[in-house]
Amino acid sequence: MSPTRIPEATVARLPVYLRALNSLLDSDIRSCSSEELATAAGVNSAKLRKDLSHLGSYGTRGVGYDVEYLRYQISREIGLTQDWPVVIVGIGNLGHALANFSGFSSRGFRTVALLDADESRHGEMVAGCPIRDFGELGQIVREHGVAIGVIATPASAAQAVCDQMIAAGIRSVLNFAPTVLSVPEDVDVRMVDLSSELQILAYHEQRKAPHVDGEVVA
Amino acid sequence: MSPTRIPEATVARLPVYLRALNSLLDSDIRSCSSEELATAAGVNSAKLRKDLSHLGSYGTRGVGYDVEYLRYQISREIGLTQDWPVVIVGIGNLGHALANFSGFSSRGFRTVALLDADESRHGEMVAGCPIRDFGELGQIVREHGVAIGVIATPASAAQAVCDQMIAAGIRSVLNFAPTVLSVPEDVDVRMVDLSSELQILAYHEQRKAPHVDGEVVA
DNA sequence: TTCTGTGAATTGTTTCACAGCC
DNA sequence: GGCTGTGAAACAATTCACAGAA
Repeated sequence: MSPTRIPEATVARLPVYLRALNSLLDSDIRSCSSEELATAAGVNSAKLRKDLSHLGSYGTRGVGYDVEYLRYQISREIGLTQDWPVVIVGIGNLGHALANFSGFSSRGFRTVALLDADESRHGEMVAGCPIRDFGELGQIVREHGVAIGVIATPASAAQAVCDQMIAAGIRSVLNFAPTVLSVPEDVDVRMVDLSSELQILAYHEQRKAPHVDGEVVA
Repeated sequence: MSPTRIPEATVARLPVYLRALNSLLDSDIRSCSSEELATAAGVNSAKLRKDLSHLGSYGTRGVGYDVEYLRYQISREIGLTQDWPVVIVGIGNLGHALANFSGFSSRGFRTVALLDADESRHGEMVAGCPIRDFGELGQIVREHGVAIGVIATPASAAQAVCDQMIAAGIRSVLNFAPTVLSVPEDVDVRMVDLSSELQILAYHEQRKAPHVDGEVVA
């Protein structure tokens, strides 16, 4: 049923299901079981069914799910059936990669501006969008109704950029800078920490095979 | 105490604590309470103390933690006191950004090779490392004892790259391509999904403020 | 007294197993 | 018969609240 609040763990997996459904559609598969979709999404089928049950009852017992229909329902639930204008601040290699990344300019998202403090790069075109001055942030946010800001600056600039975003009215921030941002309660920050992920892998790798130079793991 | 297995949620936060400790050291702060460190890391102090209690008893009651000492203990626990040679495959904008990213070439990690299938880019220097042919993967892995591979290719190439990595002996993979990888049980894959993060933000943003064009949220 | 370390209580998530519908 | 949707059970993570060390 829709009225209930969807668990956070489920919300985090909805984008994965959406991608799996898209790839099934690419293969002209119009219908699938929870088992098939779960495999495509890399989870087990019980979890998938429980997750979907939080959105509503969109499958058919004994049959499975209609791929197109389920995709629409999940899209709607996430909010991708509406338009989300996004600004990216910090157009180094990472900002460049993000601007070109398909997930950032499709399916509900639209990059409306690329901002950088470095004057020498202003006017340069990246992914069909000119780099503009960071000072234009407020005006751009008002003009396009931007609700989501992406920070791809060095860590040293991130808090100041974030403060400006909030002053401009942005309340959802995706932070790629390796630093904790402090924000008011009503602002939502998600942090993508590239080096944390490497470190987590290293931790597990270390447990798997006791390494030559390290202590012996019990 | 160390012998017990550390909870996954705790492992995922250790890198955050490590960064917080580094930034305290940068400010010449040599000692801190759980409250201060928790604030710097963006968590609450009860969680921080519980997390640290899984590693051992490295604080002093009534006083707090020695920043340098705790940093060393966490580093050791994660495995950053040993050397982790890394290969990055796919040197587009994202691979470029990763190669230049400080977290990828410091604190235990060392990028030993950048590989790309595009011949025209071979020999090009990125972050002080030449781009080499993907076919050299096996040899490089053997030569340097690479245990961690990073995939920054388009989704269409990711599974093939992953298969080659596994054939070469890599058992920990960090995947930036937006696709699920299928791997044997003993291989550890972590997926960093840039567009999922945006979608999760959109979901919450949608709940915050019922938008003009969408359905009314109850 | 101050602040850590930790059992106990709470809250959240995953898995199980099967009732109910196609 | 086959497969979804879901209570109930098992497991994991977080928060509480305080005993105990410095």
